[in-house]
Amino acid sequence: MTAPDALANPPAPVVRRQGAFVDDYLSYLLARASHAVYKEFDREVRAAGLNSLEWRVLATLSDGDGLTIGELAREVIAQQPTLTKLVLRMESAGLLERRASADDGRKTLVYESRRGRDIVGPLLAASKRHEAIVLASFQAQDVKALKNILHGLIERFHPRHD
Amino acid sequence: MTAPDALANPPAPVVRRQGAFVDDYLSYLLARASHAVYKEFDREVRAAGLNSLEWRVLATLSDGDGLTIGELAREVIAQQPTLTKLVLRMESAGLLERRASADDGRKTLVYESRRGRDIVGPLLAASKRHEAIVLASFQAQDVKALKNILHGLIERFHPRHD
DNA sequence: GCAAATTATATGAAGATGCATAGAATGTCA
DNA sequence: TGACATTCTATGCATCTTCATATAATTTGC
Repeated sequence: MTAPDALANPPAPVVRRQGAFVDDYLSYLLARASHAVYKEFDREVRAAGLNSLEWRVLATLSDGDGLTIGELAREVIAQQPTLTKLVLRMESAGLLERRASADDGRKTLVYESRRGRDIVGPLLAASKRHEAIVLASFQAQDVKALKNILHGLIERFHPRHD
Repeated sequence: MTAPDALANPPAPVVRRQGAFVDDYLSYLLARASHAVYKEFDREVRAAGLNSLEWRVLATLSDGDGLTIGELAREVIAQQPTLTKLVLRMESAGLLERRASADDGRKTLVYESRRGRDIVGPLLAASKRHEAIVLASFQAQDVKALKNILHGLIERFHPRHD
């Protein structure tokens, strides 16, 4: 197996990144796509004085508040102690309200505040515009298919009661 | 506008979570799906003594090493100072090697180490099995379509030279 | 109705991350 | 070549996150 010319001089072209594991691995692709889609919009979030987790918290509350700390943690994909502390900070900043649950003394329920709503409102509108732009170059049916599969994945592997 | 019965006793049914923003917002869906898919596998990563970022680093290097800190940071979706520090810690732990670039004195190139390969090898195999299981309940063509769109999103909005 | 088990949140200490910027090497252009 | 701009990594400090566990409330089973 004496090497033909092709093998004779390997100037270390560093070929890498070809059909690589990382390029086909699903959870990685999803993470990269999520980041790709979010990255631009993040500038608006920062401009509004929020970080990405705070944005997710306020956006989630805007869909209906009164969630417990634990529910909110699952919704925004964060750990419970992280959320406990974030919610305390956000309460101090007037971005939301914490109230003890009447039914269950262990629970802390989280509600929108006036200030939180005022901040998240424009961002929600902007995020819809941004998503529309991002998706504009794809076929509507593809987008629908994409979202369907994503819902399927989430439903199967990460139902709300994680 | 005297309230009819329906408005008379509102026992706060807390309807929430319906056709909500968060359930249809793309970058959110992608993040949740990514987490859903990864969550189970994370147990194996932890059992191997790694956290998720370390796993991404080693998996990325396994596709071809000699990346700069900056390239690696983009690949694993982390910031440069985070990667600088993580790589230093991982080097101390013998999980990878750092070498100065001969061409460009500013660059630090990152390489696999024996120990890193030994640890990531079984994880790569396990991750492929895990992905196969996750995707088993979907049509092959849907999976292909999914990955195509994801690639499209990444390519358009987050090319390698971010 | 009480003890034990379970669930939900909070907290302390340790470690990791992010931001701004410093430091060092390279590139550019007159 | 020399000054200036740019690129790449490292670092200090403040902040945030994580892990393990404490605390408190509720539920379960007898």
